[in-house]
Amino acid sequence: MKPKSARVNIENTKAQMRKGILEFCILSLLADTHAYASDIIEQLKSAELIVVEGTLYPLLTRLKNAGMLHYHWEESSSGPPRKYYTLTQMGKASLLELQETWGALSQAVNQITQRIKNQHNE
Amino acid sequence: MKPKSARVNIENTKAQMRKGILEFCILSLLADTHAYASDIIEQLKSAELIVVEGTLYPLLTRLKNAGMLHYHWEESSSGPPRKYYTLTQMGKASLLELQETWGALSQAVNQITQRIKNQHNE
DNA sequence: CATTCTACCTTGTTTCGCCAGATACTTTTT
DNA sequence: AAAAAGTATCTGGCGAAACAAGGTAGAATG
Repeated sequence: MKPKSARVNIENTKAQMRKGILEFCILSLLADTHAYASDIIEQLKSAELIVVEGTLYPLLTRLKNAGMLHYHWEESSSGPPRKYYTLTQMGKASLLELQETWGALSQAVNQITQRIKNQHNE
Repeated sequence: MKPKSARVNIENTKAQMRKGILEFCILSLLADTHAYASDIIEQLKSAELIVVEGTLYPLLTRLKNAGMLHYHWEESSSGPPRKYYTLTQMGKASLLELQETWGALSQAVNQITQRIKNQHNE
């Protein structure tokens, strides 16, 4: 007898909006550098895009299994060794496609949103 | 014994990217007009944002149950009656929040993407 | 040696978009 | 009038992603 409906709040929508976008962001971050998980979280956070570990680790593994990324271990001077990820050739190709996909999507959204203002001026 | 991994293709990513964004688009379309399902699909399609009925109807119902939309039946001169949706007061408030959310998200993605170019120039 | 910190990983839940149907009513055709 | 086609609505099941809330293992610190 739980309230199954009305599950539309802003926080949830924010989480939904980033689905599939994180993948694009991570490939972008790794485009010409290598980084490990905490690096990536830090960089995303500095762009106001908060991500938690439980999200990032499965995503990195997924991208690695898909052949987009590969990693190598690197010793740290202050702690356990780290998995540093870089793009594969396939990863670079996918990044190009995702850039087009994101461009088309954001253009579509902006077109729909701006239609409101146009209608206001009629 | 199926290949459970490597399930990262562009088509799937496109579907993921639009999660939560469709909600924003539909509220935007209804900001100052009323429309029924086929209207909405048509307008989204003209912005290159293809949506199928199986996606839209549950979404409209969800938004209605959340108090964002309400509808009224209207007779059609050529076919069955139609459910015309409009924004409620809560829907208008949510639209404002989603506009900020979308703005922040797209700005974050652009910042991350453009960081690549900046690093190239260092 | 015990504690804290760092870095990695996993399980279960929720939500969404999509596919593939079904239902119901209206209009048109035969 | 009966059958066919068209319009508009809705539903069940599936796959994928983000998150919460854990856990493991080793290094640094006291």
